[in-house]
Order: sequence, then structure tokens, then C-alpha cells
Amino acid sequence: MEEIITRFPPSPTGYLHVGGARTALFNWLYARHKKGKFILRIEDTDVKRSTQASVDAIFEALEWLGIDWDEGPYFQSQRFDLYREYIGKLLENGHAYYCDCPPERLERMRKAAMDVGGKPKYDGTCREKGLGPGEGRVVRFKSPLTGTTVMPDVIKGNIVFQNAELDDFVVARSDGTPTYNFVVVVDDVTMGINTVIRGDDHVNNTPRQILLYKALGADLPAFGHVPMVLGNDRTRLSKRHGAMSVTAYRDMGFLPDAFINYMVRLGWSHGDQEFFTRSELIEKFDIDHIGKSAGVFDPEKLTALNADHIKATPPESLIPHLKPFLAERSIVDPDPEFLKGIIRTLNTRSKTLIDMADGALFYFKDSIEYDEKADKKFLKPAVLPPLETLLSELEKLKTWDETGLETAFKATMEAHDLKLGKIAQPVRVALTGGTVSPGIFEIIEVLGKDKSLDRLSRVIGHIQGKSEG
RNA sequence: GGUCCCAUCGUCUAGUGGCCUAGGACGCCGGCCUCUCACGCCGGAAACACGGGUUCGAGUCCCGUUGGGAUCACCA
Repeated sequence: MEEIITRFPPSPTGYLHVGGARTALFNWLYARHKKGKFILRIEDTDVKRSTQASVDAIFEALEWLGIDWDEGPYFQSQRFDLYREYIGKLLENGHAYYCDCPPERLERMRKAAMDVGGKPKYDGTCREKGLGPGEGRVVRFKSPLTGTTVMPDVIKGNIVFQNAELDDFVVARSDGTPTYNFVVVVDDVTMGINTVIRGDDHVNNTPRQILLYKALGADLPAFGHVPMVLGNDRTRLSKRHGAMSVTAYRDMGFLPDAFINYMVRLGWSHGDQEFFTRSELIEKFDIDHIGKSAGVFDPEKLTALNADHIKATPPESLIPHLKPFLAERSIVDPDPEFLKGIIRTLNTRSKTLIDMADGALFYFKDSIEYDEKADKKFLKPAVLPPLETLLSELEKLKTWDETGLETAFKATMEAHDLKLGKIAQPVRVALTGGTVSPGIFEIIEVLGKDKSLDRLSRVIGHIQGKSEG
């Protein structure tokens, strides 16, 4: 079987957005699944709009997603000689011609056509003029006037276009630079791309490209047009729907594996399975089960999936992802073992890495500030005796583990005839400053003897200070 | 407006003519568990857009209607 070669061709006119990430993912996954090749190509023929900052942003996003490429990145801006050569071929074999129609006239024509409900097409004024190259002249593709062009699409099935609907589009601008539809074809042909998975918004371009393939005498790749990603108002996802850039999701505390799991699952399915690891995705991804209808991007489901991935990821593997968020909170170089223990207490209650970083904060505090409400409600003089008992029970403890802690608590509970609930909440406030936290035994164990005892004796002092004041 | 595409719970989807009194997931509601919050577990409400065909039988095939989306550049 022929080796599958796919590509991802972003244009560097901004960051990598959600929709782009998904098509990149589909192409990458398909290549990996088929043990083929995945090529990265930067489409920067529009010199005015392309920036190096965008190129960097795209690399950064791809890297975070864990999408790597086997060839490239190619830059179209460095391939102009090649495009010139192919335009020459088209001119030579009569598939293209020079045109000197002034753009203003064409624009007027288009508007007029639209107004009467017609199709804004080039009228072919220069089609048979036999013009040569010259200042201000563009090169147009000589499109067939009759017949049909069919696009075989592995997702949508065959789509038939009337050639009469197509016009003689520009392949080279008046400044000599080639246009999109043309360079894509030249690149895909010369790079040996045989599978083109891209957004739905390209279907109407495809017949023109197919015509170009034919004019160049090249074989057609397999096309697969994936439906769009929509915002919650069912229109194409855009900035007003919230974050668009992929790296924004990284900064919001999502795990890359969760993000790709969500992105792929939006539009593709494998029976009832919702959770996929990266390698499962590579193993199971296929084009057959890509859906035909557009899907709404749902941040809540992404979040739920992120929580699942956080739970499923071993604590030590989470560390590198969590560290930047801790650093933002002034926690640098935390002890890995300490951090591992912390993560273990937090991974079932964190939906994002931000949640987790926030939840980890109290572990690192030198002194605990008590939440005002919690202080008032739980740190009352009445809890002093049990707290004192607990403190001494803990001090005596030989083994600082969950069973040891339990016996210390049990002894305290019995001595004062209290239920765990009565004593756990004040202790929680003492250790964390608040009323919401991981299990009390887990915290004490991870925090360690010194810090726990210190925080407990501090709270005792705090309560005593109250009754005196 | 022309052309093209799409149509199962609020959302993502399973479903490829009988296995569907339509399954799963997110969200929502209720309960259990419980040291708080979560996790987990159990249960619930919630969909085949509409109308015609084809067929013994249609969510599944065909046509139409309606609705939604995409696209119509010397942008990609």
C-alpha cells in the first residue's frame, strides 16, 4: 500500500486557533495511524499579512499539543521560483493567459452581478486576446466553460460542480506572486501529498484546484473536508465566543492530552468511548468515523475531560505541567516528593491545573491566615481542649502515616466524646486556613509532622488570644 | 442572492433497514458514600426538524419543505 502523506498548512497571520488545531490534529493522527508522513508547510505567500511572530506562535502551539512533523517546515515564500516555473507551464500548454483588466472594473462588475442575484464571475474579456506579460497584468487560469468537475470526498462523498459556475481565477498577481489556489496545488503535487484533510470552508475551492491538478497532469489526492467548529450560537467559532488561540487553553490549565482528546472527539467518534490517551487516539483514529455535521465547541465538556485526564495522569507526570502555574504563585523549585504527595491529594478535586495550583497553595505557606468566616465558625474556645489533646497525641506518634494519624484522632475523639466531624473542621481551618480541602488525614500526612504540629499549636494560641481579648 | 454542505436529548455523539419501548458522555435534578469540598456509585428529566414516498418493516434509503452553516478576492 502507498504511504500516506498528509500536511498541515497554516498561514502565519495570527495564532493557531482551535479550528486549525483540529485539522492539524486530524492530519497528524491519520499519518501516525497509517505510519505515514506528516508535513508542515507555512503558507506565507501573502507577504503583507504574514509575520514571524505568528510563525513562532504556531510552532509554540504545535509543540504544546505534541504534534511533530516529519518534513518541513516549508515556507512558500522560499518557493517562488518553483511557482514561477509552474505558471510558465500553464501558460505554455494554454491553460492560462495574461489579463490586463483593471481591478476597479472587475469590482464594479461583481457588485452589479450580486445586485441582480447573479454569480460574480470574471467575464473572460482577455481570455482570447493572447496578451503577453506586461506591467499590471495578472495570469488567469483558463477554466472549462462547460461540463462538470466532481470532487471525491472521503467524508462527504462525491460532490459535483458545474464548470459553468467557475470562472477564470487569478493564479499570479500583477506583481508576479502566485495566489493560494495555485500554490496549494503545486506544493501538494511536488511534496507528494496524497491525503488532504482540511476544513469544510475549502470545499468551494476544491473544484478549481482539481482543474489545476488536471492541467498539470497530476494525480488527485484523497480529499476529506471536515465540518467546522461552531460557537455556542452555532456560527463559526470566532473571537467573540471566547478564547480562540490554542495556547490560551494551555494557560487556562488544560492538559494537552485532554485538549486533543476533546478536539478529536468533536467530530469523530469511536463507539461510545469518550476518554482517549494519545496513543489510543493514534491507534484508533480513522477517517471513516469523522462526522458530517458541524459541532459546537463546549468548554464545559473540555473541562470535564480535563478533570478525567488529570485523574488518570500519574502525579509525577503532572509535575512539569503544574510547575509553571505554581511559579506564577511564587512557588519555585518545590521538592518533587512533597509535590507528588500534594498532587495525590488534589487530583480528584481539580478540574484544571489552575484549580490544582490554587489548591496546593496552603501547603507552602509559612503562616496560615484564617478565613474570617471559618475562623468565627470553627475556631471557638470550646475546641481548645480537643485540639490540645490532638496535639499531644500527634506529638507522641512514632509513624507518620494514615493509620497512625487515625489512632491519634480516635484517641482524641474518645477522650472528649466527639465525632470526627466536630474536630476535623477546626483542624482543617488550622492547617489550611479554610473549610474546603482534601481529606484531613491526607493533608497531615503530606504536610509532615513539623508543619502540622506547628500549625496546630499556632491555632491554639490564636484561639487563646481570642478569649483573652 | 448564486453555488455547495449539513440536520438524533441543551451540547458532543452511538446508530450503516428489523438487535431502538433510540444507547453513551457533558451539563442539569434527586439519592447514597462522607471529616469539608471533591471523587465514586445509584437513579431521573431530556432527542430521531416537518411532510411525502420506497419497503412486510425507516432514526437508518429517496424526494420535497423548513432550519442552520460555508463560500462567492490580485486573502489563505
